[in-house]
This record gives sequence, C-alpha cells and structure tokens, in this order.
Amino acid sequence: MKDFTSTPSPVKHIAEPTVRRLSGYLRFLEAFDAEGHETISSGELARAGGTTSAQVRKDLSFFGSFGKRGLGYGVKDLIASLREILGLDTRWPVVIVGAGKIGAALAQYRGFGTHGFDVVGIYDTDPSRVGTHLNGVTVRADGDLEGDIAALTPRIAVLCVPGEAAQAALDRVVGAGIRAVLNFAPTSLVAPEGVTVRAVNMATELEVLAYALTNESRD
Amino acid sequence: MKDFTSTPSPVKHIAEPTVRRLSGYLRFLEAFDAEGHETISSGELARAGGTTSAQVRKDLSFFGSFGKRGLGYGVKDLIASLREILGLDTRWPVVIVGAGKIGAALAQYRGFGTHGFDVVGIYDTDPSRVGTHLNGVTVRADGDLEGDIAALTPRIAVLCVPGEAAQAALDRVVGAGIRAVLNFAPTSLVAPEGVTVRAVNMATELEVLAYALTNESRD
DNA sequence: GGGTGCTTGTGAAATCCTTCACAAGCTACT
DNA sequence: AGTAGCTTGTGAAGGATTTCACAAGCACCC
Repeated sequence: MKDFTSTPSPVKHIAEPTVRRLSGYLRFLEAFDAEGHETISSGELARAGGTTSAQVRKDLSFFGSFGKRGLGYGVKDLIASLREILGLDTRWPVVIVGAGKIGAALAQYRGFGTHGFDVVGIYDTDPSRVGTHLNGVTVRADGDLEGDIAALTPRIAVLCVPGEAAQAALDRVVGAGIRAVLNFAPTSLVAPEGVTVRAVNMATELEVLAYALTNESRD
Repeated sequence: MKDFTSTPSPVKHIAEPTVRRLSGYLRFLEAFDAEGHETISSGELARAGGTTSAQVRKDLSFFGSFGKRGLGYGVKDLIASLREILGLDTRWPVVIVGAGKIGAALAQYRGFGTHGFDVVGIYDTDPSRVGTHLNGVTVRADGDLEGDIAALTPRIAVLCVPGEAAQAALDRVVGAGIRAVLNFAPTSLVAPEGVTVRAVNMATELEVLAYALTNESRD
C-alpha cells in the first residue's frame, strides 16, 4: 500500500461528476471545520452532499487514502488534500469579459477571492463603463484584452457578454492563450480541442426544473 | 408505430443529462430559426451542442419521432416539440428570494421572461431594499414570502441569499408548497423527498476549470 | 493483550449512458 | 418506375459510473 499523504496522484482520467462532487465536499468541509469539528465520516459527508457513503469513499479513493478506518477523515487534512487535488494550492488569475449586470455582480462577489481566484481584469466595450471601479479592479477597454492577457497571463476567462458576442469573445481569449473558460452567455459555444469550456445557463437550469415539475408522475 | 405528433409521451424516466441537452438544442434552434433556416439535421444540431448525431437522435427518440428521413427536422416543429417536452407550453411563475447583487441581476435579466418564466415576487430582509423596483417588480419584505406563495402559487423559487441563510430559505419555501428550487448560494442544501433542487455554484465551476488546467497531462 | 464496535478502501456486480451500425424511409433525378 | 443519395430511428454492443458487500484496520475498553 503506497503512502500518498503528501501527493495525491492525478494518475488516470477522472469523470467530471466526480470532480464536481469533490468540490462540493470541500465546500461543506470548510463550513464543518468552521463549526469546530475535527473529524467526519463518509456517511456524514454523503448526507451533506446528497450522495452515498460508498460514492464518497470511491471518489476519494481515486486519489489516495485519506481516512482512518474506524474513525473517519480528519476535517483539516481532508480540506488540504481536496485543495491540492483540485489544484487550489496556487492562486488562479482570472479575467472577466463584460461588465454588465452579471459581470459586475461577479466582480463584486467576495467568494471569488476567498477560494483562490483573483480577478485581474474586467473588460467592456461600453465607454461609459470603462474606468469605473468594481471591488478594486478598474474596468478596462475591450481593446486592452489581448495585451493584458499577454501581460498578466490569467489562465481562466469568465464570459459575461450577450449571447451574440459570446463566440467572438471566446475566440479572442482563446487566441490570446486562455485554455479554460466559464461562459455565462445563454449560447453554447464551440471551442478548439484542448480548451475547456463550462457553461452556466440559467435558462437550462430553469428548464430542467420545469421538466421535473411537469413529469411528477414519479414514485 | 404510434403517432406522437401532437403529444410527446413522458413515459419512462429520462436521465438528467438528456434533459440538459434537450434544453441546449432548443436554445440553438431558436437562434437557427431566427437566421431563417427551415430544416436541420441531427449532425448540425450535434455540432452546435457539442455532441454526436447519434446522441441527438437518441435523445429525441425517447419522446417520439420528430424528423423526416433523408431530410432532417423542421426547425419550427422541433422547437414546438421541445417546448412541449420541457413543459414550456405554459408559463411558470417564479419567486426570487434575496435582492442582493445576484438576485437583482437575475430580476433584471430579460431572458427570464422570454423563456416562459415570470418573476412574480422578490423578497429581502434588508429594509433599505424593500420597496425598490427591479424590472417592474417591487421588492417585498421577507415576511410576506409565505403569504405571497400561497396567493400567487409560484412553482419555482430561486434562492439568492447568503450561504448561511440558504438552508433556512429553502425550508421556508418548501414549507409554503414549492417543489422546485434553483440555488445560487454556495452551499449544498438538503431537501425532502419530492423536492427538486438544482445548484448554480460559481466556486464549483471554477474549481472544475482549475482541475482541468492542473491535469492537462491528457491525450 | 484480546475482544468489540465502528468506518475505511476496494474488487465485483449492477445499472446507467453513449456509441455503433444498419434497416427504413424520404426526395430528387433520370 | 427505378435508382441514388441522404438522414432518421433504434436494437444491440460497448463503456462508464454507481452501488454492493466485505475484508482490513483503528481505537477503546476490559
């Protein structure tokens, strides 16, 4: 049995649902830690994350062995391990493209910073927004985007532009070297191989709910 | 072979990824229709939605038979069918709980209304926000929540409260009869059986991207 | 120091989802 | 009317993920 205490191994391909759950465990553990708990069992973690204890253990087992049999997991240790697994042991510079309602709301969102992500630039085409300040970062002109990406080397871009402008915005940030994008525009985007795009789409979420309500013939 | 032209059958359990994709197809088809296209093939739809043509056809086949062999799908017909499948042939009243940055941004989001969802109420505990207007809806006092839900019978609640308040907000709307919730708070919530909760969690999305960037040793 | 009670880690089984591959069916053209 | 060229709809195969079930391991107590 290998000792993975200090280096979770990335090893093989991990399914996205697994990564999402790990993120959820981390979120809950942070709150649990703040409440002063020292240890947690896979069962408790499962209940909080809406899954099963076997799932929790399997998810973690891909990366190593973090618990103590009979006892559970050390809360602080597991937090540290999950941070390392998810790549949160460094800070990630992020640019936001679009300073409208959503872009502005995001820029002012505190959790951004407290979770390891630093907003290093916000860009907008509207001259009346350029120069305004959002949570300490000045909105810059759209045209500065490429130059700033080259200079500040953010790894992640968050797109908060209208749907019609989203594909063009994606192409620009990808052209400038960005390989990971979070898209808030209600359009599905095509990206070249090697670029990860995640979408947050309110319409889709609401439609999933509408579908669920429409088909309550479940039991 | 049955004729399902006017009534897509809800029939058996459909996987959530399928429903999400259907929503994505609908979004793309609306844009495609606006460009004046009459028909579309499963291959074109697949490219736009980031999937395969077989997947598109399989997704649709759960609900009936909507295309013409050799030709593809009628864009307007398919839009109508997808709307019906997703339960968008009626309008859905929605309440927003929390009128902070995110709640306010959502309330002013136009796409809400154009996709069949009507914001019928926004609630906040902060007296300085109560009485302000957001896109034609007046922010009401937190205490009015239960009474308004009883009176206006919204089926969906969108939670935009801070993490610490999210579980309590969920319990309240569920108590008042809501069975579908979209949670923007960065906390995972526990809901009773029969209540559908979907979460939009920025931290998780960013962490999935961080994980992807950290493990680029793929190919 | 051995027993008891609890919880992890993990192969194997089961379930779920996606991809394959091809018959069926439509249109256009000769 | 027959043929050629596309594209759908769908069983069946293949892969992936989740669940099961149990041996292994730790702490506490007598």
